[in-house]
Amino acid sequence: MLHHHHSATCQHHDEDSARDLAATMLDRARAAGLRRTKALENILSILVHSHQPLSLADIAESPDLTSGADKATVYRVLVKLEELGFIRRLGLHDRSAYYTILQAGHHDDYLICTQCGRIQRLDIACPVEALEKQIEKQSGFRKLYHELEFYGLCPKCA
Amino acid sequence: MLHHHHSATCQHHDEDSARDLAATMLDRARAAGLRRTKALENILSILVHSHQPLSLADIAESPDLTSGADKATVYRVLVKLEELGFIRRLGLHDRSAYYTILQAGHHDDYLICTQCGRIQRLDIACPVEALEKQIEKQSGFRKLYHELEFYGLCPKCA
DNA sequence: ATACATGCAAACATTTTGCTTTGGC
DNA sequence: GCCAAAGCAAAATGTTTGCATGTAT
Repeated sequence: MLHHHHSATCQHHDEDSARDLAATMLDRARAAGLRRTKALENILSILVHSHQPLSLADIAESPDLTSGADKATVYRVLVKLEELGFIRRLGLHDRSAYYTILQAGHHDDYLICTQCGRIQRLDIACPVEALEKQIEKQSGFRKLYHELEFYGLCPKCA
Repeated sequence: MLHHHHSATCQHHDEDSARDLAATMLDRARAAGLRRTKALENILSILVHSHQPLSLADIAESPDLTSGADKATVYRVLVKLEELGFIRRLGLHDRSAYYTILQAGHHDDYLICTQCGRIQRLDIACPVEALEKQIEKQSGFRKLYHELEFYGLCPKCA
């Protein structure tokens, strides 16, 4: 139920499909009017490959940001990607915002240590989907989505 | 299922029980070593009476903060109350942190407009409790709790 | 050639801390 | 009187914007 790292072979498949996804999103981004820049490529790749939400700083300081793009640039790219609905911004307890790639029909929930801030992706069947539909109907809100995080003391910190 | 404002009579009961709760918490705070100051009294009362999470600014600028306590003071009181487990800090999408009173056996989820930031409390049976126990067991994390928010465009903004 | 993207630096918003004074016990 | 709490102001943190320059199209 918790997320485990995959075997070598499986990681290989992951890597392939991640590369594909990054390429697809780059195409979609271009179709939406963005230019094909090194920063955009890097940022998409970083987000697609990450197994957890990343902050602006995480991305701006990632060794995979090979273009060495400035924080402001990363910020502006993230804003655009969010506007296009390619990524989602999460509000965790940290002062900074976190971002994840958005894939149709896919949704992740997280387990976060209140002490050290460690973020762990949960491999669970999210029990909220049905409820979400119901709330959408009854509230009059549109384009509903949800954010579910579990907080607690991780084994190391406890 | 969404939260509706109560009738006048019912509000009266709410008011009574809120007052009781605030008094109880003040006692507990004193027992925990805090001094009985006007700021502490005000802040507890404000939080207990609020039907939604409040930011530091919300509290510091509330007319019910009759002592006119400084922001730094409010901040330090909130930190203490959180340490004591009387309140919980929420990370919403806003840049600021939000606080809610914590009551044993009680838990609220929220519906938030991505456009105007309006926060609405949901009157739902949260479907996550069972899952939480399960995750606690399997992850080795302690003192687990969760935060569930629904985001979307509210009727006014849509 | 044009408009979008970038880098750098400055402006912002919010939280957090230091230090002196006030006030609860 | 003692130590926690408050006030004020400054530091810290993270986000956002302005503007001159570079670059994808």
